[in-house]
This record gives sequence, C-alpha cells and structure tokens, in this order.
Amino acid sequence: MGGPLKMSGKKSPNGSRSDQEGTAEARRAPMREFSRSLPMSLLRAREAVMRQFRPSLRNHGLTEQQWRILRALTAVDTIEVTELARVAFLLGPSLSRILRDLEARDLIERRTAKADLRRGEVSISSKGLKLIEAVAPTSEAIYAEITHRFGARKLAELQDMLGELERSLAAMEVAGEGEVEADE
Amino acid sequence: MGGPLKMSGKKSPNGSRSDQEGTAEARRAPMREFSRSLPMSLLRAREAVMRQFRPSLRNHGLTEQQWRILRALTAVDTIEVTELARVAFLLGPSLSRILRDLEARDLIERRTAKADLRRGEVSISSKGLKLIEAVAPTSEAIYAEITHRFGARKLAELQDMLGELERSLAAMEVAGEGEVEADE
DNA sequence: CAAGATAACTTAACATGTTAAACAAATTTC
DNA sequence: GAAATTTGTTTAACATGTTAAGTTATCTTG
Repeated sequence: MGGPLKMSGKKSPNGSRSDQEGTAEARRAPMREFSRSLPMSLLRAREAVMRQFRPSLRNHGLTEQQWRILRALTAVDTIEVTELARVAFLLGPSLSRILRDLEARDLIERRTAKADLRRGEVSISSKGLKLIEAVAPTSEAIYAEITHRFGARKLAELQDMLGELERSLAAMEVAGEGEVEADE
Repeated sequence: MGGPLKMSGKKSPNGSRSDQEGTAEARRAPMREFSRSLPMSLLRAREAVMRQFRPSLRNHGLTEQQWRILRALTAVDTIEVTELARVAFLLGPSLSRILRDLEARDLIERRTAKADLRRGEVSISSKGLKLIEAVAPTSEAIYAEITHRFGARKLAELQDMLGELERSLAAMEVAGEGEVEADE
C-alpha cells in the first residue's frame, strides 16, 4: 500500500536518467515501488507460507480460520468468545459464524457462563481433538520444512522484527483525515 | 499456524467437569506457542500496518484492494487483466468483481485487445487519477510515520527478509497429503 | 480445416473480512 | 432502583478470498 507515491507524469526518482526510459519506464519494470511497499511484502510473504498449509487443511475439511480456532482451543480447557477472538485474531462476526458451524459439526462445545449470561464459553470436543491430532503431524512437518529452508536463526530474527513492528505501531493513533464529527 | 503442537494433556472434553484446575498449564500462559507461529506473526504485523491506512481509504470510498488496483494502474499506461492480478496480488475472481465495480464508478476504463479478443486492457481514468491524487498525501504521510517509528534501516532489513522468505518457499512444492487422484 | 486442448476471463458458490446495527444482560447514575 | 450506559455476542449487509465450473477465443493436431 502506501509506498512512496510518484504521481504519473514526471518521474525523476534520482537524477541522471540518461536511459531512454522516457515515459516508458513503466513497461520495463512495472510496479517496482508499489510491489515493494510494506503491506504488499507482508501479504506476499504470508501467502507464500499459507500456501503450504492450505492443501493439507483442506483435505481435512478445515479452513485456515477454523484450524486457528481449534488449534487455540487445544491449549485451554474452556475460553470465552471474546478472548478466543483475541488469540485466534478473528473479528467477532467472523468468529460468531465459524463457531456456529463448528458447533453444528460437533467439533466444539458451547455453554453460557452462569456468572454472566452474556458470555459464552467454548471448548473443543473429543471429535475436534481427534481432528486436530490427525492434522497436526502434517502441519508440523510443513512448519519444520519451512524452518529448515529459511533457517531457524533467521526465522526467529524475522519474528522478532515483526513483533517489534507491531509494538511500534500499537501506539500510533489512526488519523481518519477529517471526518471528526463532533463528539456527542 | 503449524507451530509445534503440544496436545495439552487429554482434557476429557465431554463430561466430568469436576477438576477445575486439572490441566492448568493452559490458564497460565494461554496460546504462547500458537501466537508465535509465523503465519500469525505475519498476519498481526500486516494488520497493524493496514489499520493505519484503512480509515483514510475509507473516507475516500476505497477499500484496500480497490486502492491497490488504482495504485497499480497509475504506474502503467494500460495493463492486461492477468498482469494486473499479478502485480496487485489479487485472484482472478476478486479482480473481476472489483473491476466491474470500478468501471461502473468510472474510475477505470476498459477495452478488449484487438489482437486477442480474450484479453481485456485496463487503464485508470482521469477521475480515478484525481482520486488517487487526493488520497496519496495522507497515505504517504502515514507511510513516512511508520518508517520513522520503526526505523528506515530496520524497515529495509525487514523487507529483505520477507523477500528472502518468499524465495525460500517458492520452490517448495505443496504436498496435499495423499489425494493423488490418478492423472488423466 | 475441424475436433481437441489451452488460455483469459467471468460466474457461481461458499467462507471470511469489515463495519454498522441489533439484542440481551450487566453496570453505572441519579 | 429504574433509566441510561456499557459490555458480550450475534445479525445484517456488502466486499473480498478461494476453488470449481462456465464462456469465448486462440492455438494445436491430425
């Protein structure tokens, strides 16, 4: 996304452009700057990784998000919907739909908290656990292969940087550019 | 995703809910391993970045993908649909729908190639260009702020690593775990 | 050149992303 | 303690992700 923009028209990225690029620079190396933007880099990298996992998940009838939820549930006894949304990194509405489906497939169980009737408590079912156990070996193998190819050291370093990036932006308040609409 | 799994001790999912502390390891550090997986790290990092841009885009009536397309179009005179899908990193069906919408809003122009009637050639309209120019300043400011907060040096380093990760996985053939279905 | 195979899109169908609104249960206020 | 507000979750509505199938045009072969 927001990579440095150069409005079409005059493009003098750096002086001394003696090549015959003229207006055709685009044809030569299309989208150089654009494809290098941080959001695009992150998107492509993630897709490259997920592309490895999706086929295996699909063979077990799971989407990436469904897997994230079941995977998260294996680490806890029960968990509240909101907390589950946080750890599985899903928005409420998506989670709500997926839980409905997973419950219908008997992969999870659900009840309402007695202390607070608004809250729902979710846990994985034995059937869901079996499914996870069936998928896990392949997933682990793929993850190991990725680690091997990229290098364990570098992988750790990358994840450190990603975490740092997150923290760097956590405090950055999002400016909606106008549209302030007087508080009420 | 596929981070090393640890099937936390069998937690008798159904019935016998008496031991409310049994496998408490979970309560202690929920989702430590899971949240550290590479796909989750990439997803969270990207979301942290995009969260900064979305409000501004939204104020201009653009989604992230629509912006990507228009942004890509500013760098070329015209481009074929397939090539556009590649640079904007969108799947054909998504692109097809979005182009239909952008054309209806007169933000892009479209014609079929005379040499090959299957191919569609797309270009940005003057209206689309004006829109881009209206959004660009804010986007650039946000990108600059991100660069400043995280550090230009580190940002470049991060993008290098992401590119390397992509290349590492490019050749890794995706194993669908069985399901070989005899070739036809 | 006509049938078969490819290629470039587009449609279809289902799942999720994203924002807004609805709802019901708790909490706060006056 | 009832009205107003907040909180936890779900619905709704629209846009995109993802895979499969459909369409039309081009290329390959025999």
